Amino acid sequence: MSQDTKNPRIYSRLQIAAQLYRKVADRQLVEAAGITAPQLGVLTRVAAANALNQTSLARDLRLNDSAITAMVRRLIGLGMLAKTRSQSDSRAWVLKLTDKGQDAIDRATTQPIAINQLIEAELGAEALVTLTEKLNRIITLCDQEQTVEVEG
Amino acid sequence: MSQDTKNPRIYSRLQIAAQLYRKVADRQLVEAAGITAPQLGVLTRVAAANALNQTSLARDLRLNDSAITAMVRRLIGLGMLAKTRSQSDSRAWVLKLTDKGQDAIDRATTQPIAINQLIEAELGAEALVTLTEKLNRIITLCDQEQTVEVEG
DNA sequence: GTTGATTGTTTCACTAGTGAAGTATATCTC
DNA sequence: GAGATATACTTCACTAGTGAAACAATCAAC
Repeated sequence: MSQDTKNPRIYSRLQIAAQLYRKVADRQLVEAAGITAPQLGVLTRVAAANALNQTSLARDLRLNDSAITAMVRRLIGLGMLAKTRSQSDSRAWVLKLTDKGQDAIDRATTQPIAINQLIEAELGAEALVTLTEKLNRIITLCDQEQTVEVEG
Repeated sequence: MSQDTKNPRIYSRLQIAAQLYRKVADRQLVEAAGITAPQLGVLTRVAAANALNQTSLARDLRLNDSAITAMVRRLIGLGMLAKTRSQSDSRAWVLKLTDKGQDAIDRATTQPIAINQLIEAELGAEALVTLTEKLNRIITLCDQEQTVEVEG
């Protein structure tokens, strides 16, 4: 009963909200900075670290190594990112922002992204905090469920 | 400031939670019923309606027409779904479950999907309701933002 | 009853993710 | 220091979504 009604709803609400939010954010970000939201995520992470390799980036963003390979390829294609072999470990790459990449971050942070502001304003600070907490709880539970499966 | 810290966090938390939840749910559903979570969404919608075409399905699931085309093709390939030309409108297809498709739904609803139960139990009924409300608010805001853009 | 707009579907090129398998370099251990 | 193991990354085949452009059938209007 609860299987049929309550829970699929929360799953699908989550998927729909995430998908829609990303769609709108993407559109506004592409307009403002010429990059998508996931791409901005990569660029800001690279900007924050001093000499990041792809594996650490993957861990930070909770993505697959192969997702990073593809993501980095696209960003290099856009001229936003550059990679050079690490001197300490010749398997690894060191990722660096290009000027164009830095520029994209600047534009994305300078110009307000309307949908972010709208959601922040409409939900309010408290609701945002409790929402984030619940999302984190879901993330933790999924992590547990994954490690249980692997061990079992 | 809030642009830099609070809001990207809620966006990315939402994306990570949705992605992870789907990953875990997919794995458990494939195990239990041989289909993924989005596929189950399609099948249950088809099961609930009496004579569904793809455009209505797309609207119901808030997806693109082309996403449905691909989804239906995959489900037909799996032998879960069948489509026949509508008699009233020869552009449209009428989607129907196969026995195998019905079976997949049965297995998915009979066997409890662990991650759904876990999240439901751990968050509690109240939290689930408020979470759903907030997700709905985000969905509404994104919808507004989209129609504003189209009109402006 | 043709003409024009709308609707249902498909195709194409794209982003973004997963997982498994492979390659090359590092690192540990003996 | 040679061999086994671990690590960094890539490739491949896949799911799942977007948006734009095309096509055919339907519907409205005149």
